[in-house]
Formats: sequence, structure tokens, C-alpha cells
Amino acid sequence: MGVKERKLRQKEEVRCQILDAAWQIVKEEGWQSLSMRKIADRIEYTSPIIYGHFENKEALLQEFTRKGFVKLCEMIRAAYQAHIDNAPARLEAMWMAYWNFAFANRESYQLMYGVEMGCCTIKNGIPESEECAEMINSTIQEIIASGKHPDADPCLKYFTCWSVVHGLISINITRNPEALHQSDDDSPNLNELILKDAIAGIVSQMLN
Amino acid sequence: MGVKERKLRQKEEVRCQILDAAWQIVKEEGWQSLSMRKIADRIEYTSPIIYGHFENKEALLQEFTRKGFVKLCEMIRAAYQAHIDNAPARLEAMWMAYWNFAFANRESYQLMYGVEMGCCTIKNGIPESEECAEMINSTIQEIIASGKHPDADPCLKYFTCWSVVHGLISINITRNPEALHQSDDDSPNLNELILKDAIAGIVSQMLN
DNA sequence: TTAAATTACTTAACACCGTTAGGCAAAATT
DNA sequence: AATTTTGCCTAACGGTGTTAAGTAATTTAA
Repeated sequence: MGVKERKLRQKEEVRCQILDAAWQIVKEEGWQSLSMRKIADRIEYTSPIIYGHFENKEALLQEFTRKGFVKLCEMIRAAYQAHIDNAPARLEAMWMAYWNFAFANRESYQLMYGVEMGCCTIKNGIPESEECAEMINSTIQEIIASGKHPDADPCLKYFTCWSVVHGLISINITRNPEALHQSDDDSPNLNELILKDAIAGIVSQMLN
Repeated sequence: MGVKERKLRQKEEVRCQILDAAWQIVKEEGWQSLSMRKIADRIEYTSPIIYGHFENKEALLQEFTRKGFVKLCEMIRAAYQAHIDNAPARLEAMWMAYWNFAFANRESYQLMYGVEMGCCTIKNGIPESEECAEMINSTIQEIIASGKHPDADPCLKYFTCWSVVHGLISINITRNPEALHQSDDDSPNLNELILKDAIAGIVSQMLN
């Protein structure tokens, strides 16, 4: 009598179809033109059924935001663990991971930080988001502790780092899709150089 | 037979009413909830008459963007002229002007750089916008020329500065209205310190 | 002064949007 | 086999930007 299980499975499958269709539309036309009716069209249902799976459109978007932070968190965690013995290098690696995530997942980043989402908020209910902030903040604290300004505010340094990186990403992500960010050849692109320079500057301000 | 003149004057007055009503709504409810019908309600007309003054909603918003850049340009120009003899100080003053504009004209800034406007684009059809970029870029070139890295790219330095400032503003403008940006007492707030630090860092990278 | 032409404005509609209520038919349970 | 539950759709509400058609007032011309 696995009828309940089957129905649950079917419902879960429709949920996936909704997310897949939504993601497809976003990739093709952008977040701006994503609508419940368009999603329903693609999965050959009518729009009200979506409300059986997501409370409203915002909740649906929130699901993508959540997924984005999970992925971002993975990448930052990898960078964290790869430089566990060197705090300045770790900080740079984590922000580079952030940078790479933004360009490998443009649409996600735009939803996570761009349009209306409260940007750079430490508390936003998504645990992975807080874990990202925690890893970066602890590294900053480590750098500050080993430097000549132990009274520096790590939170403000975090904001400063974030503003450089996010600002640079903002420049590149909305406008020229491939103008400045061309990693075609082996040489790192100019933006990455700027980024590393800026972070190195902040680190040096913490140390000296 | 000044009937034509009178009609022109009347039409111009309605145009002003439209802009005033729109601005009032924005200040009360934000850009998100500004609609043509709401504007029409306030000026006691119906929505189609707005299209006699503005081609569409985007054109109306564009008018506010333009006005914003005019004001921003004034402030940056004043800073430019106040430090005509000292390029590093001039650069800092111009970015501080930018910073102050953003917080004195939150709604304008949000429209100019925030929501969907292509951020930091050098060419966007608004002459004042280009003048701002020109003043900053020429100052950066002056600094670079007097430094030890004459081959540095001024455009990229401009982007770096802009990303720091815009990033910091983004943090503060969307979230806590008065949390970090409290200039109540005489002491400059912490964000301004960060800002000056960051710009000083970039300048020092150009010089040394 | 009266008829024609222009202008100013409104009403109604189109095509969207997010969201909800009600109904119908198929499926599952009793 | 009758009843309950479920899944899904149709229709609608109130909102959006925008356009076309029509009406009433004003200005111009005869």
C-alpha cells in the first residue's frame, strides 16, 4: 500500500519541475521576467498548482537564494581548508572563491546580492550565509591578532573587504558580460589583479 | 494672442506636478511601489495624460536619474575645485562628496546605481555622469603621473575606487537607515574612516 | 456669431502580473 | 458501491504599463 509514498514522490517531482522550469526561464530571460504563469506553462500546469509547493513567489526565489549560498559556502570552505596554515593567504583565497562563484553563477549571485536582497547582511536566516561570514570573520580576527592593531574592528574590516569585492563584481556582472572578465588565456584577468591588490592593501593595513 | 504661451506654461506646470507627485510617492513608499496610476491620482488626472509628458515610465525615471547626476556633479565639482592644487586630497574629497550625496539623496542614489541601472557605466548618455567620471579620472591620471607606476591603468584604478565606495554605500543604504551612518556628534562616523582608509590605500598603491 | 477644427482629457480596453476561491472530475478509502 | 479525499483547472480580484477610441471643451476661421 505504497500509494502515499508514490504520491509524495510525484509531488516532489513536480516541485523539481517547477524549480527546473524557473531556472531555465531565468537563464534565458533573467529574473526580471520570471513569472508564475510562465513557469506553469513550461511544466504544462496552471499557475495555482505552484502554490501547493511554494507559499508564494518570494518563497520560490528564496529557495534559489538558499541553494546559491550552499554552493558559495562549499567553495569558500574549500578555500578555507586549503590555506588553514596561513591567514592572509586564506583570506585572499576565500575572497577569490567568492569572486569565482559570482561569475560562474551570475544569476544566483544577482538574486543573492543584487536586486533587492539585503546585501551583505550577516544574519539573513540562511545558515550557509552565516557560515561564510563566520569563516571570513575568524580569519580576519586571526590576522588582526597577529598584527600591530589588535584593537581594530574585525566587523568593519569584513565590510571593507566585502565592499571592494561586491563593488567590483557589480561593475562586471550587470554590464559587459565578457568585457573585462576574460579568463580565456592562462594569464589572470585584470580584475582579479585589482581584487588581489585591494585585499592585499586591506591586509597590510591590518598588519602594519 | 499669447494663448499658445499660456498653454505651454500650463502643460509645463502639469509636467512639474507629475514629477512632484512621483517624488512624493517615492519618498513615502519607495521606487518599487511607484505607479503611473498613483501619480495620476495625486495630480487628479487619469494615467494616460502622463504619456503626453513622458514617453513611458522608464523615461520618467530617467528624468530623476538625470536630475540626480546633475546634483552629484555639482557636489563633485565643488570638491574638485576646492582641492585644485593637491591631487590625492582632491581624489579623497571627490569620493567623500560622492559618499555624502548618496546619503543625503538616498532615493536618487538608489535609482542611479541601485536597482537596475547599469552601475558605474562611464557612458550612459547623461553628460553630467560623464563629467563626474572625467573629473575623477583626470585626477587619478595626475596621481599616477606623479607616482612610481606611470604604466598603471587609470581606468582600473577608477573602478577600484568606485567599487569600494559603492560597496560601502550598498551596505549602509539598503539596511539600517541610521545604524552605522550616524553623524550626530562631531566625530566622523566609522564608515567614513573606512572609506578614507581604503582610498588612501589605493592612492598609496599608485604612488609607491 | 456660428461652423469647423483642434486640443485636452477620459473611458475602455489589452496584455500582463501575483494570488485566491470555487468547482469538477478522478482517485482513494470505507 | 457510496463516500470522502485529492488534484487540478477555471474564473476572478486587484494590480501593473500602455494604447486606441471617443467626448467635450476650447480655439480658430468664416
